[in-house]
Amino acid sequence: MRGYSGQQRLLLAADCIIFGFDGRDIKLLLIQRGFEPARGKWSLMGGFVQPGESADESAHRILRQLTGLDGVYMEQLHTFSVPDRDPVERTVSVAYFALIDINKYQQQLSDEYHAEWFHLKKIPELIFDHRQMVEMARKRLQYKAALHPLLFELLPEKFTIPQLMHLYEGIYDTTFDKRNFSRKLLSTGLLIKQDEKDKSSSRKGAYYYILDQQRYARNFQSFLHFIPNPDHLLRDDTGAPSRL
Amino acid sequence: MRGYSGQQRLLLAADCIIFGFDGRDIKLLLIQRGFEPARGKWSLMGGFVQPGESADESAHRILRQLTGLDGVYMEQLHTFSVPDRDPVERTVSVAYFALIDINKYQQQLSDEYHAEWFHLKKIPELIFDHRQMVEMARKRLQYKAALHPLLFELLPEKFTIPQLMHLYEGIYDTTFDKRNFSRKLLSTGLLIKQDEKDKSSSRKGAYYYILDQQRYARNFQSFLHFIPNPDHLLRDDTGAPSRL
DNA sequence: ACAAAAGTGTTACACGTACACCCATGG
DNA sequence: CCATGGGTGTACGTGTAACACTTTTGT
Repeated sequence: MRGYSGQQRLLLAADCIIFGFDGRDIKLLLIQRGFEPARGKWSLMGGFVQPGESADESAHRILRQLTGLDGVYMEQLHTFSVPDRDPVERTVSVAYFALIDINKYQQQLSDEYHAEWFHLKKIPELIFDHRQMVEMARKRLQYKAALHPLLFELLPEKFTIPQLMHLYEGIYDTTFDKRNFSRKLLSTGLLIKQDEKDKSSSRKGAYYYILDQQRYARNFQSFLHFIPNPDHLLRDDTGAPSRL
Repeated sequence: MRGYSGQQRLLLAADCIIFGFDGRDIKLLLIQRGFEPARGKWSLMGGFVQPGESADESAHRILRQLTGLDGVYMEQLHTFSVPDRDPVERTVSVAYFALIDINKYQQQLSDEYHAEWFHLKKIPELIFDHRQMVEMARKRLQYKAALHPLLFELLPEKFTIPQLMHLYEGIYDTTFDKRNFSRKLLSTGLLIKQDEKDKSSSRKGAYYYILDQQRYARNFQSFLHFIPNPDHLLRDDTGAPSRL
């Protein structure tokens, strides 16, 4: 048998929604599209799935092309397939979201891809349905981070509790009580206190912590309760159901 | 511009993992594949995405073809794209999971598609990577049902609390305390008690309830806690992250 | 000495869990 | 009358949320 007959073939792409945290704000890594159509417009980093490659592999390859990074946290988000989403030719996109330690991406910004970090509230106009992808990724991140210890992926090896709290506050655009936050966090047993302090943001200095990698790997799926009243903070979750 | 050059085109399919509940067990609707390759083997219901159609629309069309049903709860599960998953030709599959009221599917079973319901623990050998899809759907259903009022989709309009509890017990393969379960359930305010009783499974009879559709629609995203200690029951969740 | 951020403890309440008995009915 | 499944209430413990003061140190 040589192939299925009478069916349309189409292009498959992978697009990466790349989140980073600079110690103050959550940011998104965008590129300026280098080819037509829409050359020069802002876009997610993406590319076509190649023969011999799964979409997962494509996504990792694409992320590596832009950031030089391997072993990054990445998760399939959703597949976007409305027929005219790409005006040139029918292209279905499998979107992934990735969490990277922004410090590890000290690449030559504005190099080949003219990449830039954007504050989540200052996303420029994006091509095609990329804005919708970003929006879904943002919600998914909110959803998952409320339940699983995910956001460590955005932090450097050594980090402080106030840093982590700012990260959570950024994700949910709210503020938390530092005493309760700190207690819950430490009660997970995932953190190992260091002797060294980070003096960069206060006179007193905040203790550095590192992740207990063993427990992190084992407990990743367990439920946490960092976020008080997630009901009020979370709206849509992952793939919203459809009823056609 | 006439199309992107130098890229591989491939087939896109949608496959449906269809769950039903017969009042006792959770079941999966499978068909016997009617064309080569693997004609006659058990398979998920699926089909190719047509021109002018999104994958979501395909999935709903496919579900309608088999069951005659519209307006069914359906959610995109994951996209499967390893190059050789279909031996005939590269085909990427967007998998969906659907929850249907098994009573509404009184179609002519063993008709055109030779469809049959299978108990989740007695799934036959399936073609390609369909077993993996089913497994992921099962886990996703467990995950989501622990957090959101999802399983009502599997029940008829009128149902009893013991029925619902058996459903949850089937999903998690465990037993619950009926007093606590009932209390939590009713405290959501989602259920409206009827005067009528279901006498089919006990002498005393169990009261029928119906869903408060208004509140159901409004509260679908809110978090519930039907499941005690979800940590122990849930393992992998939705799309597991990859680190290549 | 003072400003700015880090760190820590207690209390009240809500929620979750465990648990046992009575009820209704058909046979 | 009795067996079967349905329905209900309470007590206890845990976990969560609210809340204020002390510590450190650079200027």
